[in-house]
Amino acid sequence: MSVKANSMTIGGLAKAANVNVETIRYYQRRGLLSEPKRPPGGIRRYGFADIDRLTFVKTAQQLGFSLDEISDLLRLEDGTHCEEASALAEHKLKDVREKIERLVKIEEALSEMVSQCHAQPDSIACPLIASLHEGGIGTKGQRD
Amino acid sequence: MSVKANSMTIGGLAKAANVNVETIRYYQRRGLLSEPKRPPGGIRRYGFADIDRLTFVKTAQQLGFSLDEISDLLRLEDGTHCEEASALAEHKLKDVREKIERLVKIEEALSEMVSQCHAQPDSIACPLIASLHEGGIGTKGQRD
DNA sequence: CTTGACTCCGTAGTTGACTACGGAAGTAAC
DNA sequence: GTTACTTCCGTAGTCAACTACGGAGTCAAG
Ligand SMILES: [Zn+2]
Ligand SMILES: [Zn+2]
Ligand SMILES: [Zn+2]
Ligand SMILES: [Zn+2]
Repeated sequence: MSVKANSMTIGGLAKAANVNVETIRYYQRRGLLSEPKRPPGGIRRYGFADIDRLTFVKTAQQLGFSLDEISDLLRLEDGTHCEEASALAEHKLKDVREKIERLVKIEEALSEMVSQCHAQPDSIACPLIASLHEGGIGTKGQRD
Repeated sequence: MSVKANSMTIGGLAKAANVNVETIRYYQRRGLLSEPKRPPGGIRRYGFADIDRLTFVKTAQQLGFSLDEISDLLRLEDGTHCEEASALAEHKLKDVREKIERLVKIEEALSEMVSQCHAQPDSIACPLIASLHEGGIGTKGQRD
């Protein structure tokens, strides 16, 4: 630890981690980030560990974890819960793969629609619009 | 049109279209579905056109259109605005393709993480957790 | 003609992840 | 030492797409 560790104000941390100040405070309220003690009549200071924590949260979020799930991951952070962590990640992976499948179906439907539309620019009814009345996109009740 | 056209109550329509009654009323408020006239001191009745409309909305929704965008599509429904409709759909298609790309990156990262985790079940620190501290999932500021 | 389910209607609550506001106190630049 | 930004803190607002609630009126079965 260098002499200048924990030297950032909340604003500096926000810039360093590329998030909004309010987001940091929100995470603190949610328990995703701890609040450093405030020196008597002073201001809180933050350090690299806080950037790292914010990176963790944001990365996991980009991987599709909700803040609640990220709380779970953080509780597993001690490294002794490899199995639970990997179970969580595997479940997420399954979700992501399902999402991709659904989106690929949508992509096919949309590109089909667009090309049909362009194929008959002189028809009275737009086949793109028409196809929305049929409702055959993948599974009907998609629950997770 | 058969004799029994427009014979459903809102509850029947809800069942027929597989949506919640409140959702129907919500769509009516949003202008996505019209409210049939109410016979003096009576109850509204719905017909096949309403199921079709609900199907349209739900299908478009599954294709990733927001309710606002669906309003747009509905205004183009007369069939004379093929170009606008297809522009909308093409934009959506672009969005969907971007979403897929992002998810595929996530999928790769997650499956890499999971397999690393399983590869070293006896290590002290879980590599899955560790990799969340690095933050290298695709593009940082992902805007649409 | 009385139940019990359903409809109508406006309004209010939910969820998730923020984002904004307002006023007081701390801090930095000049 | 004045000015102008920040921080702090609690509370409240935002967004999308519902979902729920409460009380009054309506309809169908028995
Ligand atoms: Zn454990
Ligand atoms: Zn067309
Ligand atoms: Zn036009
Ligand atoms: Zn592991």
